[in-house]
Amino acid sequence: MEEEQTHLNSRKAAILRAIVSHYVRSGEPVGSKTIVERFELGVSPATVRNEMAALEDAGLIFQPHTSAGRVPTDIGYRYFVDAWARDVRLPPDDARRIRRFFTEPRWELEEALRETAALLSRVTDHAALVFAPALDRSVVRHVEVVRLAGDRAMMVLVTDTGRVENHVVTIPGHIDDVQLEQVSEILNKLTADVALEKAATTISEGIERFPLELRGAVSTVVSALSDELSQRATERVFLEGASNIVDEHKFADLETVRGVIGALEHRRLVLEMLADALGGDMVSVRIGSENPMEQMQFCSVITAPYGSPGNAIGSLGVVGPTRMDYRRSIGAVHEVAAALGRMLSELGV
Amino acid sequence: MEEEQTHLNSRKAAILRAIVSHYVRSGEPVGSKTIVERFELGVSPATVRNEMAALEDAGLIFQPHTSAGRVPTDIGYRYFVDAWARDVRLPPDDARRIRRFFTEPRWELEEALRETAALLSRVTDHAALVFAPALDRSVVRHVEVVRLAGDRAMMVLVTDTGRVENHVVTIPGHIDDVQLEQVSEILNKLTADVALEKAATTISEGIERFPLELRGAVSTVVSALSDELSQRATERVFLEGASNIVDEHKFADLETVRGVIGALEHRRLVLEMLADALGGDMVSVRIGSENPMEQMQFCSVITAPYGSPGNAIGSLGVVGPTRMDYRRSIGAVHEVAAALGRMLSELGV
DNA sequence: CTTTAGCACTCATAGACTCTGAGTGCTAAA
DNA sequence: TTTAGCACTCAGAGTCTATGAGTGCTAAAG
Repeated sequence: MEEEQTHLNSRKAAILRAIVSHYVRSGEPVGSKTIVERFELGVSPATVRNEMAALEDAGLIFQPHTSAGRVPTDIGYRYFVDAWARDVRLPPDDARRIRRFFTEPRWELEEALRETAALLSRVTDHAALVFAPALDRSVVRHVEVVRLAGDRAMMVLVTDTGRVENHVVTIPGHIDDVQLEQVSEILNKLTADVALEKAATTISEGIERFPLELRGAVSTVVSALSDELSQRATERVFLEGASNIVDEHKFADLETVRGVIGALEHRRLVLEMLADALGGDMVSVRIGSENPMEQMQFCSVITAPYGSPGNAIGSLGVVGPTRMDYRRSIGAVHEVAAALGRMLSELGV
Repeated sequence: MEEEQTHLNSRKAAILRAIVSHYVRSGEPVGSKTIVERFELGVSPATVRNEMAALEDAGLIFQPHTSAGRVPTDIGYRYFVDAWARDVRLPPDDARRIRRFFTEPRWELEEALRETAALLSRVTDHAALVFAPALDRSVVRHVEVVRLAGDRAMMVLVTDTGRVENHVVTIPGHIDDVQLEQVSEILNKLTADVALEKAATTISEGIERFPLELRGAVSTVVSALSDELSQRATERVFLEGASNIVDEHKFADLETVRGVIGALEHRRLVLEMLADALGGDMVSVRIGSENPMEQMQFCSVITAPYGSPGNAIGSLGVVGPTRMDYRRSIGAVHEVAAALGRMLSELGV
């Protein structure tokens, strides 16, 4: 993951930094003259040009056409991020905004996460994603199987962290309500304070506690439960601010925009983007072609895990054009992840 | 609602129809020559021109510039829809696609609705919306109050239609688990087979059945329940295919696209679009400026209620550019609404 | 060896201009 | 009432030119 990056002498580095900074703001290729005028390097444009030629050879910048200035390549952005966008502090305004958001009390987890995504989107002006906590370590508080109609029944499970899972199961009609209540009762005794991820196996192992004629129904419930826990991941992604993708002209053509918006509609793809953030414990940045996905070649994805350090329970991030303010975006993602982690730990999640 | 529309003689009507049909397909202003060539009217271009001048005076079409053909105005589209896009049949392919979709069995309501939105979006190539059934007539099957941690508890309610409502409530810590179970038990007896919308009042009226020291907690649950039912409406909207809005060049400028995508992100606005469809029992079409919302001035919104006739339980629809294939979109919305209604009634919703 | 002034060169962009043709409205005849 | 004929309009495409931002290279200066 951590490759040794190209080494640049300090002047080349300063020039690269100037190019990235200025291009991100202006959106136009940066020429040698502009750099000398706007950034204090103490050298002439000619010197800058020589250095720029070297930077171009190194693949960090390129010229859209012969008589234009330089634009950073994905590799150039990568250098910028590695060298200057680690451990940055947010502008005080943004920091305050985030802090204020998290001082308001929030009880409903889903709502809180959705609003967190909205906040992140507003602060960064990018599309924002929040992947709900895995809650693997949460513990079963209650299980219930309720007859709906015909042979359909509803399995409901509540955890100590306030997560409610429900799934429709098919239970033969000859099992009556009294028996179902019996099932619920035994299920509750079996799984009381059992970790969510172990619930299914705990029930399977305790199957002999159920009357013979009910065991079929119980195993249906067990498989419904495992399904639920594995499949529902995609429903636990919150996306806000997708319209930011259409903003201005940060993306070259409409087809790209369409591709990105389309990709964001696919919960699985979005999940993939957020999934690997769970591994590390730092902010992760994927720039343009570093993204495995076809449609994301012109996007940068910034993600971070949240939860207690070294033990991520979820992740969040933003998606924007490669031409973005990395320092600000990284700072915001970092800050919101930390604040969300704190909030959840106070909530006991 | 049903205003008397401008009367047009049959030739004017035929010409308007030709203009709308051709413009929707080609995206380019339609001239008199094109009409004569492509549509069999039996008259010369000059005659068509005279008629077109009249149509323009009537406000049904307009010229983008002097030497261009004509383009329908919102009023022109309105005439077209009223005159020729009522009770249309879908192309057999689309109809088959929709039918096939609804033959697959689906147990999970939310998932089914989300997929219905996706289907509608694919068939029409527009953004599609589905507003989940109100389920007002569904009946309480089970209520449970489960202690989470500290003074927080979870209220869970299951209806016969498989809807699960849950809400975190604050219950003083001095009420122990046994007492909570007692509460659940009495709640269940009170609300068994009571209509969802009457559940809260039923509980309030039966408050004297609860031990004195628990009544505070019960009223907390009651207010949580009412909140839940009224507020959660916005979370019951499913949107799919928003990326279709970015398609091709059907919208004039990017700012418009951004506005529309942004509007679709606001659940409340989307809800408003779908809400008034609940009233009628027909497909409703709002063309361009007929939409009350600022951002929707260049969109058409086609909606329809679903459920048993005269008793809508939800609604669905599509959002696209005013330049859309109304017959096809209206047909698809109509067909999907009908099919979804059938499916839900089979499901007992 | 590094820096920089000078200069020729490139090429995207904008503006001016023309040409073309699609489409019109009007008039007068059928 | 219809339509042939015709003059007129004007957006868009094409061509051409001028402009200037920006370059790389060379050779002198530090």
